[in-house]
Amino acid sequence: MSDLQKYTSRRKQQDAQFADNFDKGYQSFKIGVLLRQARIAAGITQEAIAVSLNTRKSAISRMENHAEDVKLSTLEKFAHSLGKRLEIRIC
Amino acid sequence: MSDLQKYTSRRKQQDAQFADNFDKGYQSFKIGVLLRQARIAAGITQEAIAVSLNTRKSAISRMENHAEDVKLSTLEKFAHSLGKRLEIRIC
DNA sequence: CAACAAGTTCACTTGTAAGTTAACATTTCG
DNA sequence: CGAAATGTTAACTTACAAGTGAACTTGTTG
Repeated sequence: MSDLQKYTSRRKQQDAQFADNFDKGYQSFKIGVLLRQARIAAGITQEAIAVSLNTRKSAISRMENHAEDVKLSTLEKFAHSLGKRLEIRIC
Repeated sequence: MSDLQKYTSRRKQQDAQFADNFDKGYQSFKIGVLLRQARIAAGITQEAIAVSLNTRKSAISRMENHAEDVKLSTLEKFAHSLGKRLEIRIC
């Protein structure tokens, strides 16, 4: 079981809203998880990402947990700071 | 030659900034073209998209031409109003 | 368990995407 | 051509994402 899986299953137990959103696949939820997933996969702390995004760990935490919406530029910066690319398609 | 290709080649001639951005592949530029491309492919006017996004054609035009940044929710609404999905990946 | 690292939440400010209107430009077609 | 449809731009307002600092919780480990 991956770190992210541990995290999500635990959080599902503690947070009914989270569980519901998770299962319904809402994007506002998904984007936070996507970011956390990418960060954890890269083995980087929120603090470290925050520095390379020129912001604070609190902002990263908010993005991963609460963010209702995100700007494209933020996603891009996030991806780049992990040495990855952001891919967007309408399909 | 597609409608979009006609559009971009003409606009490249008239607008050096546009040409430069196009060739360098800047995202702020690309996102507008992506949207226009998707809209034109669907054979829909800016006016029509505007209605289904609950906004005005001027906002659509701005997004396709000038927008420096876009919110994820806007991209999603745009895609949905064309009956498509928005796909996002960090890779 | 104490100390430190990592993550979360809150309250507030700042910057800017998006909404809106109106005037103008461009394209299309009878 | 001239009228209608489509698209563009500017100027202004509104809504909210993102920046910030502080207090807090949780996790790790010596």
